Amino acid sequence: MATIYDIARQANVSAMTVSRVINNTGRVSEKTRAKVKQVMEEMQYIPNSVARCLVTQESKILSLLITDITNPFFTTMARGAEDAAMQHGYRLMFGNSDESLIKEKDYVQMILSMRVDGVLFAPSGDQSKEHLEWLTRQNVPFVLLDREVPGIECDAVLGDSRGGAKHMVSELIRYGHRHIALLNGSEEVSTARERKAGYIEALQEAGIAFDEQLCMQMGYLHERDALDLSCWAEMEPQTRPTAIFAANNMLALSIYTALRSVGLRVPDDISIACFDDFGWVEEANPFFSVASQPAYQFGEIGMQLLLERIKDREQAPRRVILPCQVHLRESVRQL
Amino acid sequence: MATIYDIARQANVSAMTVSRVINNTGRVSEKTRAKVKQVMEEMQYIPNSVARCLVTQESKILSLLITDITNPFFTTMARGAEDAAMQHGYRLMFGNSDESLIKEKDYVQMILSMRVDGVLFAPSGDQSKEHLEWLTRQNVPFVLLDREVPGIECDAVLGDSRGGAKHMVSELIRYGHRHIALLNGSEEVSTARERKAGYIEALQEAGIAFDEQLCMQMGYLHERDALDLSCWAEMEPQTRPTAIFAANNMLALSIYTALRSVGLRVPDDISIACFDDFGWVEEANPFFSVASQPAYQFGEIGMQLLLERIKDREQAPRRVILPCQVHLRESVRQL
DNA sequence: CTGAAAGCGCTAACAG
DNA sequence: CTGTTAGCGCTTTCAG
Repeated sequence: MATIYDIARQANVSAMTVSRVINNTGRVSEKTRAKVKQVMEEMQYIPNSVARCLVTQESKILSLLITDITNPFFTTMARGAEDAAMQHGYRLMFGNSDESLIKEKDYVQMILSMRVDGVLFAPSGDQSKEHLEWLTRQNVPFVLLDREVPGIECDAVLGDSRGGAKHMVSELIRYGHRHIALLNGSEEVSTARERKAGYIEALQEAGIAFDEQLCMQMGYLHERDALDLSCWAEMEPQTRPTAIFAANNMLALSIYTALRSVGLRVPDDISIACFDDFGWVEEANPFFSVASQPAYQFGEIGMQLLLERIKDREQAPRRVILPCQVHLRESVRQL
Repeated sequence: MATIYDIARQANVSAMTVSRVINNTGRVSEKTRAKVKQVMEEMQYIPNSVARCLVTQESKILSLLITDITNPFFTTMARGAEDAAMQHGYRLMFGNSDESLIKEKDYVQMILSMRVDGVLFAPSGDQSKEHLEWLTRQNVPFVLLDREVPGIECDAVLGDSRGGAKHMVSELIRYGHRHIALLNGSEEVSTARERKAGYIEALQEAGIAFDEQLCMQMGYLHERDALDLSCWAEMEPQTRPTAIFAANNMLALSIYTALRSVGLRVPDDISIACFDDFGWVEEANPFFSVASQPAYQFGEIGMQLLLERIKDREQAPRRVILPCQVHLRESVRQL
C-alpha cells in the first residue's frame, strides 16, 4: 500500500509537501499541487489515518453506543446522530451493547484504545458508572443519551419518562381502567425508575392504591418466552388487571406475546399501553397505544452537545429534556 | 494518558517487557510480570491500539456495512455478525449507507484509511463495484451480504430472491389473484432484479401475461410519501390490481401507507405480500404476508466466511445461498 | 529472561 | 513556497 513517501518520490517533492496537499494546509504552488494530486490519483493513494491519528492525537471519529440495535428508538436515534456528525466532518462508528454490561465494557475498551474523539453513550444501567469514569479519566468527552447515571455529572439528552408515564397511565384511568399492571425494565436503569414513579403518581392522583403485586419486571430487550401469564388466564376476569402499562416498546411486545400464548386477547381481555413507539411499523399498522419520543432528535441534539463539548471541555454540563407524545390506539379498550 | 514507557519506568523494566506482558508473548518471569501488571492497574493503563496497529498492520477490527439501519433484516444480521466476531476475538464496527452510494463511498474511505482487517459488505447497488475494487486493490478482504455485484467474484452470502419471489407470487395466484402489481426496488440492486425475475416466472407458469404497466419502482428505503396512488382509488375495482408484491419489507410499508392515504383498504380492496419480514414486530401483530429470510444467519455465516478469508486469501470464492420461508397472513385475501 | 535500536506513516515546528 | 528533523506509542529484530 502506497505511503506518503512513495507519492513524494514519484512527484519529486518531499513528504511534507504531499502532506500539505492532502490536508490543504500551508502554501503550495498550483503547479506542484497539481502534480502531487495527479500522482496520488495514479497510485491510488489513501492516507493512513492510523498514522495520522498517532501524531495529531485526534481521529475525527466519534462513537455511538446503543443498547439495542433492533429497537427502532435507538436506530432512529442513530440516524439523527450520524447525519449531524457527517455535517461536521466527523465519522460515526456504531456499537451495540444489547443491554449487557459485559458487552458495554468491551465496547468502551475498544473506544478507549482506538482513541475516538468522543462518545454518544446510551448506558446499559447504573453500573455503567465505572465505564463513564474510565472515559472521564482518559479525557474522552461523552454525552449521555436517553438514560442518566447517578453520580455522573455530564451533558445528557433525556426524555420525560416520568411525565410521559404519568400522562399515559392517567389516560388509561380516564378510559375506565383501575386495575393497571406495570411491566417495568430493570430498576438499574433510570428510565425504568422514572416511569414507575410516573405510574405511581398517576394512580395516586386518581385515588387508586398502588399495589406492588401488580408490578412485574424484566430486561428492556424483547424476550420471546420470558413471561408466563397462565395464572392470569386462570383468574376470574374481575380479579385480573384490565390494562398493562409497559415501560418500553419491547416489553409491550413481550407481554403481548405472553398474553397471546395463554389465550388472552388484546384489547378485548386486557389493554396494553407502553413507552416508546415502533418507528415505521406504526405507520403501517398502528395498534399499540404509545408514549412516543422524538428519537431522531435524541441523536441529533446529542451530537450537537458532543461537538460543542469537544470544543470546550470546561463549560457547565447541559441537560436537554425532550417531550413525548401520547397516542391512544386500538390496544387500549374503553371500559 | 499513560504510555508504555510510563509503565516501564514505574515498574523498573523496559518498554519491551511491558509489551510482552500486555501481549502474553515471550518469556517474562512471574515476578516482573506481576509487578508490571500491578503498575498497569494502578496507572489505569490502556494500550494504544492506534500505535499498535501502525506497527503490526492489523487492527483486529472488522467492519459491517449495511444499507438501512432501521430495517430489522439488517439489524438482525448485525447481531449475527457481531456475535460471531466476538467469539473470535474481533471487534465489529457498524456502518450505515442508507442505500446511498455517496454515503457508502464515505464509509469505504473510512474503512480503508482506518486499516480495518476485513469488511462484511451489503452493497447499495451495482455501482458499489468501484468501492469493492478499492478494497481489492488495497488488499482488504470482504464478503458480500444479501446482494451480488456483477463483475465482482468473491465470497457472498445471499438469499434465494428469485425462488422466494416466485413462490410468493405463485401463492398469490393460488389465492385467486391474477392482476398482481409489482413494487420493486432499484434495478441497480441484484435482489430487485432477481425478485422481479421470480415474479415474472410465477406469472408465466400460471399463464398470466406479464404487464410492464403493473411494475412500479422506487428505493428500498421506507419513504413515507413517495407513492401517489390516487389513480388506483379512482379506477373501477375490476380494472385495479387485486394484489401487490413488494420486493422488500420497507416497500410493503410504503405502499401500505400510500394505499391508506387514498382510502384503499388492505386486504379488503388490495392484498399485499412482500419479501423479508419485520423482525419482532411480526410476533406481536402478524399482518403482512412475507417471504422471510434467516437474517441472523446471514451475519453469522458471512462472518465465518470473512474470518476464513482473512486466514487464507487464496482459496476459491464461496457462495452460500440461504433459503427463505413463505408465510401467508392477513394482508392477503382469498378471492 | 530482558533490553536497545529501528521503524510503522504521518505531521508539527522550524529552517531556508 | 519547500524541505529537514524529530517524534507520536508501539512492536520487531537482534543482542545480551
